[in-house]
Amino acid sequence: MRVTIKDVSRIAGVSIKTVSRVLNKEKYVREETRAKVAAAVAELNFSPSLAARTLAGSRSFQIALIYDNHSPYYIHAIQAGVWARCREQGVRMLAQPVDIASATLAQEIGGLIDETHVDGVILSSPVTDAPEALAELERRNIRFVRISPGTNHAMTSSVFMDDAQAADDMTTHLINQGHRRIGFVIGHPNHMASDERHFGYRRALDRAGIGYEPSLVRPGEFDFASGMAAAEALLTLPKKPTAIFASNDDMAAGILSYAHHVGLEVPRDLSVAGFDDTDLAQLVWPPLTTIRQPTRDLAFAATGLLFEADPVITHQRLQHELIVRGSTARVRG
Amino acid sequence: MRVTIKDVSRIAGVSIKTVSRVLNKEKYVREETRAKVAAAVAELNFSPSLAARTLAGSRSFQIALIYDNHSPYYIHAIQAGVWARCREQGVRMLAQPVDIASATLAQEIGGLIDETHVDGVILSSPVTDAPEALAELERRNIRFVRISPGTNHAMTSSVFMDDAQAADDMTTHLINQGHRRIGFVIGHPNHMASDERHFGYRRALDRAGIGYEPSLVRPGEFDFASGMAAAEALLTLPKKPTAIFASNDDMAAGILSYAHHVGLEVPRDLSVAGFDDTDLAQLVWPPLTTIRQPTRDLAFAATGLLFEADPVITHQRLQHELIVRGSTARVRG
DNA sequence: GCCAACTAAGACACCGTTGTCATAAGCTGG
DNA sequence: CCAGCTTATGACAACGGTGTCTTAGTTGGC
Repeated sequence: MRVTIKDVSRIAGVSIKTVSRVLNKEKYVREETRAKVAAAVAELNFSPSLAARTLAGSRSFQIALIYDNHSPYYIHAIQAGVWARCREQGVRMLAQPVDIASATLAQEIGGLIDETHVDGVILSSPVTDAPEALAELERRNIRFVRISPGTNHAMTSSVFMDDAQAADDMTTHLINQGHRRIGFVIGHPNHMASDERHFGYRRALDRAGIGYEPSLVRPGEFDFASGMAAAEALLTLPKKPTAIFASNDDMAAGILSYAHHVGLEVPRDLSVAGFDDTDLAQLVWPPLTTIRQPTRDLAFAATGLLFEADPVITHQRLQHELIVRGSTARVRG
Repeated sequence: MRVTIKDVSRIAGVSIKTVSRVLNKEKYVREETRAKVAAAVAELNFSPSLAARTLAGSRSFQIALIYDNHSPYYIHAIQAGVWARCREQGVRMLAQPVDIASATLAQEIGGLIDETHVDGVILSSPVTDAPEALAELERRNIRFVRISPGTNHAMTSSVFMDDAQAADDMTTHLINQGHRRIGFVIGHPNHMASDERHFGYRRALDRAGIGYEPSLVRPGEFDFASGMAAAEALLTLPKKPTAIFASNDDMAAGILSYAHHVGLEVPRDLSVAGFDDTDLAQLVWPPLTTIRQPTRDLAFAATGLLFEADPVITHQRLQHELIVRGSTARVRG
C-alpha cells in the first residue's frame, strides 16, 4: 500500500540505512549512491513516515505554537510567520490554542508534548507569562522560544519589540502636533506589553513637561467594546482630551465608532491613535495612525531561534515603526 | 525518561495489551481491571505516544485542515470550529495553508498525507474546488469533507449554506426599503460562492420586476481595496445607485471608506450591505447590515461528518441570518 | 452434564524509521 | 608494507504502541 523506505532501497539497490542517510543528508555517502537514491525517491514519490522517524529517532520534525489570543489578525500573523520558517526547515507546525486561565493548562501542554514528541515550542503572548506553562516546559526540559514575553527575560530565548519606546514615540508624535490633553487606554492586564505601553506614554508626557493625569487614563481589554467604553468615559469628562491613544487598533476602532456616534469628527474634533497596525487599521475610517508591530517577523525570527543548533539564550529586538494616517492631526485653534 | 505503556502496565500489574485496551475503550476488560489501569495512568500522568499509535495501528488521531484564504477572520473561525470538534474527539488538528495556484499543490497535499498518516481531511473554500487537490485526495482514498464547496457536490460529504438565498434575502431587504438602483460587488472569481451570491442578487431583482443592469455590477476580490475601487466606479456613474451590496464585509468596509472619503453619509446618502458578519462588520462605522454566515458552525459540523463511523456521503445545510445594522436605511425622498 | 459461545487477558509479531555497531575498502605515513 | 585512520555501507535491535492469535475461565442451552 504505502511506499516505504524499503521500496526505495530496493529500487535504488542499496540498504534501507543508506536511504535513511541520504534522507537525513548525512556524511559518508558517495555522490553516485546519493543520486541513485534520490532518483528512486523521486520515482516513487516517497515521503518518509513522520511517525516512524519520531519513534525511532531523536527528533519529531514537529514544533508546537501555543497561543491564547483572541485577535484573529494577531494570531494570523503569528501563525504565518512560524509556518513560513517551519516550511524552510521541513518541519511541521502544530497550532495549539489554550486558555491560560484554565486549571488544566499545564496538563494540556504536558499532554501535547508527550503525545507529539515536539522538538520545540513557540509561546506567544500572553502564554509567555503563564507560570504554569513555563514550569511545565522547564520540567520537561524542552526547548522553547517566547514572542514578546513580559517577565523572566533571562529564562529563555525571545524576540520582542520595544513597546515602551513605541508608545513613547506615538505620544511624542501627538505632543508635537500640539496636543496637551492626551487620553490613554491601557491594554488587557494579562499582557505584559500593556504595562510597557502605559509606561512609554507616561515617559513621553514627563519629558515634555506635561503632568500625568489619572483621569485621562482608562483600563481596556484589547477589544472593540472596551475601546468604546473608554471613549465614552473620556469624552464625557469636564475637560475632554483632544487626542486619545489606545493600546491597540481594536480599541482605537471602538473609539472611532463612539466618536462617530456622538457626532465628533475625526481628526478635526479628536485625534485617535492605535497600536499594532493590523489590517483593521486601514479598514476603518479614517485610517488609523498606529505603530507597526512586526508580528509576522517576530514569529519568523522566534522560530529561527528555535532551530538554532547551539541552544544559547538569545534575545532579538525588532524595530517598530510609527505609521501616520488620517486619524490624527494638529490640535485645533 | 519518557513514561510508556510498559510503566503503566507494571504499576497496574497487567500486560501492556490490557493497558492498550483500556486506553482505546475496548470491550472485554473487567471493571476492576479498568480501574486499576486508570489509576496507574493518572498516577504516572501518562499520555500515549501518537507516533507509536500511528505506526502500529490503523489510525493516527490526526486530521488536517487545508485552506487558502486570506481573510484572517474567516480562517480564524474555521480553525476554531474544527479545533473544537477535534478536541471533543481527542484528535489533533494540523493546520495546513496552501496556495491553490501552486504547481506543486497535489504534491504538497500528498506529502502531508504520507508524512502524517492523517485519518481525514477538511477542505475549506476555495481549496474545495481545486481539481488537483481533489484528485490527489481521491487517489489516496482518504476521507475528506468540504466546507462550502462550489462544484461536484455528489463527490464528498459537505456542509454549506445557501449563498444564493442569502444574497436574495439581502437584496430583497434593500428593495423593501425602497431601493431600486442597487449596486453589487462580486466576490473573488476563485470562490464558487461568488457566483451563487451574484445569482441570488439577480433573482431577487427579477422577482421584484427590477431590470438587471450590468453597469451596476462590478468585479471584486473579497478585499478592502477592490471594494473601494468598485465603490468609486459605481458612485461616479451618471445614475448612481442608492445602495451597494458587497459580497463580503471587507469589500463593504472599502465602500464605507470611499463614501466617507467623498463626503457621502452612510446610510443617509447611500446604503451599504456586506456579507459574512465577520467581527469587522461591527468594527466599522456605521456597523454593517450583513448576512451572518455560520462559519464556525460549518467547520464544526464538517469535522463531525469526518468522524462519522459510517462514511455515507452527507450534505448539511446550515442557516444564514440577515443582520440589520446601521449601514442600511430606507431610500431618501 | 457437555459443547458452544462469550468474556477476559496475555504472548508476540509488526508498523517504518533511526541509532549503534560491524565490516571492508581506500588512503596516509613511517 | 602494515598499523591506523577515514570513508562508505550494511545488519540488526530498538522506539512504543496495536493487531492477531492463543489460552483459560465462565455462561448458557438442551
